[in-house]
Amino acid sequence: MTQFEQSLYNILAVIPKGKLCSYGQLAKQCGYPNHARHVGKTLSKLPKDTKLPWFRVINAQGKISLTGDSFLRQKERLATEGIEVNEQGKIVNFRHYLW
DNA sequence: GATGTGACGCCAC
DNA sequence: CGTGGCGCCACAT
Repeated sequence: MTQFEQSLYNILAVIPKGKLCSYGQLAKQCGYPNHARHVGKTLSKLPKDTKLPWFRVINAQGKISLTGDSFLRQKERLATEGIEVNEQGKIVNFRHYLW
């Protein structure tokens, strides 16, 4: 477990329900600016039964970066928190950024 | 080392 | 808006 991963999980765990944040913001919060890519890489390796709110992480364009089934799963998880996502993965009601 | 590949970001056009 | 280019970092070839 790297320091980066440790920090990432800690930050991610405190993102409140109904709030969002981008990969870049997360990396920065961890103290590792410019590591947005690594955030995605790390999240992709989380177990499917993780309790961490990985679905509250979107890209800097306010869209879901996943595709196929994963895309649909994240879309649904967000929907249950009152966050609407259109067919293109774009967040409709954009006012839930945490930072 | 060199190269290719991502759940990315930013700036220009 | 959509695209393209370049920067960035870890990891597998």
